[in-house]
Amino acid sequence: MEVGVADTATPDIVRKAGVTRGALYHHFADKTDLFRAVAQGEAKAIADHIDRETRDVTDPEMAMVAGSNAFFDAMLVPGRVRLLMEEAPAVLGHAEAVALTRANGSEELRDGLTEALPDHTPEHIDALTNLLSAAFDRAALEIAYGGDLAAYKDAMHHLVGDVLGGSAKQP
Amino acid sequence: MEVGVADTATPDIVRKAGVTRGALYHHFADKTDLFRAVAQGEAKAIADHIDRETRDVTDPEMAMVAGSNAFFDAMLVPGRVRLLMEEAPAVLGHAEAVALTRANGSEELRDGLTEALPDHTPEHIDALTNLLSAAFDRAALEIAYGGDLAAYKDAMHHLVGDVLGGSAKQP
DNA sequence: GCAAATACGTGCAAGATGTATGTAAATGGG
DNA sequence: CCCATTTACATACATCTTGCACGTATTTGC
Repeated sequence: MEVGVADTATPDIVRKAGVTRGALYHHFADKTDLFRAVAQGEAKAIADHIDRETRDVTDPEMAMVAGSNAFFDAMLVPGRVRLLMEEAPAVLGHAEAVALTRANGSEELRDGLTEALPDHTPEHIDALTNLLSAAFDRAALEIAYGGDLAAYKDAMHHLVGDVLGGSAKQP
Repeated sequence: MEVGVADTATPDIVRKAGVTRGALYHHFADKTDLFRAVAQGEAKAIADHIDRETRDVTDPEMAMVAGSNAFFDAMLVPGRVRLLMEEAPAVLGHAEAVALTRANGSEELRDGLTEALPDHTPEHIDALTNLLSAAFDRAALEIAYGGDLAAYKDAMHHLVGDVLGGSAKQP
């Protein structure tokens, strides 16, 4: 989380953990497998946080705003953005990386789009969900690297608002 | 481009190039520096292709469609997406990676947004450009990993259309 | 024509990963 | 309660990789 997985050697890891490399390779197949476990833990922490913040919100639109805010909140943990958005795709591959973040509010997003755009095919909804999810990720990334949180939150709400309320032609 | 930078050792590289590792380390500071050169070459190839395809299109809206199509075309080169969108951020860092892709049509995108949303602040336009650019990137990524090209092109046009024609409130 | 910079090639040293091997502790069936 | 098996480590090693130091040939420029 501090220096990145490439610059973290297994001897450093086990030293901090107070065990030996033997223990590490007993519990994990290789260094990538250990990284996978860490990444899954971070992804779950984010998903749990979003769940907590949206559980008691009944109105769908309010829930999406709450979920969006919770997502940005969770992404403020130092190193989390780089770990999940930059390192995970490179280390674990695209498929695993998207599976990790699949839980992070994209369901709510898809539901909202399905409701707002009833005339579109599920494939189209899926693609849109993916693209908006990518925009969320980029916003978090930019914020993590010094971008203005409020500005990106605004732009993101602008984007989602346009798509949900926009007059898109049927496919 | 075929197996990724992490699984490509410098002895393999120089063997294919017909030189020794000494030559490599004479021309490049380290392996990352070599990767940087390759990534810059790929980014330039994409930018050039987009330029060629949009140079003769006068209508702004048509130019943006042409640019979008050219972008997706250029991203079909095997390995290019992974190199630029997955490995570059992890290897070169976020700042360098965005600088690399900054040229890839994001200027046209920003111009289009500025024209369509004259009441918004430049910061807001910049953020929106970034988010839409991220959506473009994700679309290319999904297409590269087996996603339906036409579906993602459609969704992307839907997204851009909504933002350009949407009724977003002023900030 | 010569000095300096450039363009390589060779050899080496440090470090990293993964695996093979050995040992102690926990578990579970009879 | 005892023994066998599995689990949970630790140690040592072999392989690979990177980057640097050093040596040499070629080109450049005054």
